[in-house]
Amino acid sequence: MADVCPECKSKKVNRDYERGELVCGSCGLIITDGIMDSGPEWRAFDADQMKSRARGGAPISYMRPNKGLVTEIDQYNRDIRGARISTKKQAQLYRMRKWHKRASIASSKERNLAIALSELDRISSYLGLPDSVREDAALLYRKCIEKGIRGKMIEAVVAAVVYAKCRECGIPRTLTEIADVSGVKRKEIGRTYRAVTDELSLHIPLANPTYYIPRFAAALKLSGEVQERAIELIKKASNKKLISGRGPTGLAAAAVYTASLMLGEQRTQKEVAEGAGITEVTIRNRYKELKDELGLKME
DNA sequence: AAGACGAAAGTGGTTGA
DNA sequence: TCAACAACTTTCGTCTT
Repeated sequence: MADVCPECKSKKVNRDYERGELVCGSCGLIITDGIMDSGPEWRAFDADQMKSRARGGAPISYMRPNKGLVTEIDQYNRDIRGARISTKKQAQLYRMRKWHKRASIASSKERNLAIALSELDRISSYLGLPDSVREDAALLYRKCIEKGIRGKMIEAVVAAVVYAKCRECGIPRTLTEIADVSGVKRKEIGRTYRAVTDELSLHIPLANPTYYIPRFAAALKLSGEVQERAIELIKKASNKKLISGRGPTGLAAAAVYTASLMLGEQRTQKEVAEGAGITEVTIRNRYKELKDELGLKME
């Protein structure tokens, strides 16, 4: 991808995946080249066509594997009246059991995967994730299955692998956002994420606060200069060891807030907090730290 | 009246014994 | 496994613009 702003030739182009936009970090121009449209690739000209072409399908909960209805061949070699059955028949039953089991295991795995992949599709299109991430997440999901992540809902594992891949690829998505679109509790995703990373011994770097800045700034309709300034602030703060232990979103939000003040594009703490999905108080605390530690003076 | 600020108490998660 | 702990949130009162 040619990440050069056509307007000012700056190479500081930030990607905003949620909106599918490239935003120039220097002049704030929104570059529309190479945008991904997450909408359907077909068109519908009337309601009938819409109906026949839409492939969204029913909510995932209707697609549970077998809905608990299963066929089993029991282990007792008795007929319906309780009488023993012949050795020949017993051998036949043994073979039937064996194959029946194999068949149902194979198909249950397939069903599981089918559900997981459709859920993955759903989540990633809600989050506007690029195909590459989606593919990677699918691969990771398969690995999880092979490793036998147990006792977790499919949806939770899917959400966890999506979160993991987002972090790995530097695409900022918070746990809360993923929880909102997946219908799995944030806590549960966190737990599952941990289980997954432990089990597969993945080492995923901490989210970098600067990744969030373009999104937060765009949500508040702030210029490219503010973004630039915010990123600068984060960099300075990281030199001062202000980063460790703090939530990356809080820092990013505080940096955006501070930058908006410095450049006279003021936003209220409440607005920034809402855009970033955290509270004003946290912004205040981070803002105070930034101000104190960096010795900033506002005009 | 709205926003900024800060204190205090509560919550969920991490860590170390 | 449990308690201590840090980060964050919620709530609320006060100050500033």
